[in-house]
Amino acid sequence: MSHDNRPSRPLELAPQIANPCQACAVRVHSVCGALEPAELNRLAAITTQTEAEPGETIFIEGDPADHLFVVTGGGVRMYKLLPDGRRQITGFIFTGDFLGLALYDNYAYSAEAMTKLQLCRFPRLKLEKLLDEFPKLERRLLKTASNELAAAQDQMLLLGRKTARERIATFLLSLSERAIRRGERGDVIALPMSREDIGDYLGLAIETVSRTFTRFKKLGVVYHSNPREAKILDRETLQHIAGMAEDMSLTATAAFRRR
Amino acid sequence: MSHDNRPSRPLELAPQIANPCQACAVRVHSVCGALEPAELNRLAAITTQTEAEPGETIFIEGDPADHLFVVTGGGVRMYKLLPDGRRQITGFIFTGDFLGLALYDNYAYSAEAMTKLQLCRFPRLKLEKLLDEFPKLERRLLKTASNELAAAQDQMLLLGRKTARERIATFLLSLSERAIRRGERGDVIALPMSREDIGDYLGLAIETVSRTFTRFKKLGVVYHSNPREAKILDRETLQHIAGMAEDMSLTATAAFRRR
DNA sequence: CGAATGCTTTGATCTACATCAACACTCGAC
DNA sequence: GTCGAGTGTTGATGTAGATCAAAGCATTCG
Repeated sequence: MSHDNRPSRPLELAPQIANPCQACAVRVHSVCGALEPAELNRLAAITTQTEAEPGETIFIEGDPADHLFVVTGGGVRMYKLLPDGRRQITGFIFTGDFLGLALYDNYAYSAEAMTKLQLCRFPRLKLEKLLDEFPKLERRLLKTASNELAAAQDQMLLLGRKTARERIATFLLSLSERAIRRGERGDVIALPMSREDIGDYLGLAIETVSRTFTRFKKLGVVYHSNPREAKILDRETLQHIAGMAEDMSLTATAAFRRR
Repeated sequence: MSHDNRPSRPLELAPQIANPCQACAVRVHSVCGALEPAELNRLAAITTQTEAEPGETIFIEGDPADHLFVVTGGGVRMYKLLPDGRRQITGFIFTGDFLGLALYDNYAYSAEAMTKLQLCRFPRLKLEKLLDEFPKLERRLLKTASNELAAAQDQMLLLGRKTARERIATFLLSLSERAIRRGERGDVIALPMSREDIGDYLGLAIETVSRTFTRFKKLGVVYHSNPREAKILDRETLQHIAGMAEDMSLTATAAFRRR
């Protein structure tokens, strides 16, 4: 919506406006990274850049899934509601992430901006046509879907079997890892979401989230200068608390520990 | 899609043996349904048919993901373990379903046969090559992944926010729907998994599973002739108990009910 | 056939976390 | 500055479901 604030020389600016993907800083981290410069032009041709304000709804569960998105700046929460208002946040989306992956007619969840947001928007039908031409892009999308599926399975393990302490520890570590993958530092973690969001993501009450943070603070594992930031002081202990399900498969003994 | 059942002449029988996919009863329901007869031959060329006994492990989390599978008969449980043995079952796989979808180097979960099992096994690398040739197959796989992702999100809602009664009701309805999609009747449901499996799938203790079943039985909602079978007597009530998250997005009031 | 073994159900008790209830902090408006 | 609204923390109490315990019920096996 706003690729504005154009300064002086309009003639050189035109191609940049025509293909903002070329200059896109998050491209390498995202699905668009699969494409060559020439192909990128084709993608750029179907792209609209938009913005959203904190709290703004991007789409609602059940809406016709007309668009897919790449977040180029900011954070998004995806969620599902029960009829009585109970909410489960199914994931957080940050800069560079793909949003709306569901090649079906309707969105399976809702999405809201948590912060001021920049988005690239692709019409689904046009993107699907482009997939026919660029198998690389489709393969990348399939890998992305695989990734999300693996993350969803981790989250099922968390929600079904982990304690509150384990959930919070896992959550902090996973935010840290994602920050590192985006090229940010991994010890000071921004928490763009509220305590309620965290609770609804981890299947906990907000009071439990708060209390657990306090406990970690007292343990000297994490430090909060303010509620929207966490600094990891003792990653080892945090990993230990988290349960380290990841390494599980590597420990030969694990199979025997069952009951 | 099934233009087979050619009778007598043995000369024509050879290709049938060479290409079991042609005769495969579950093909239409599965990813293989995306392919034309000619293409099917290529798929058949890389397929090995195998079997497994109840309780047998098909692969373990962390193993190199060398093969993908289609279940042609029987049931599978997929699961993840914590170091201390707590288990989360991330999904059940039945006849016609795809297994091992994770285009990555290692399996993200383990898989075990629940019943006597028939499988089609595809080497991952060879299948990936085939995907390059048959975009239809890749698109189908992407849709399958999308589907699984949506199911995973439903399961997160269940694990994070639903009560024990809601979980069991949701579980029964979802088994019923899958049975119908396979062409079986939807009221009498086979439960090839143990109570422990169900508990580990729904994030509940086996005692809670058992008690909740008993409660449903007393309510007249479900009847068990034996523990491995459930007959749905009152689908409406069951849907009501389940929370009907699906219809949620259609009720305009839902958004307001939140707090 | 009875003993053994493995599920499943049922009952009694316990506990992690939810819920209810205040209070504290932050930040923008005036 | 202070008022108020929103967000977060802390404390007291309640409860859904876990855990502990024992008994039913099949199925297998010697």
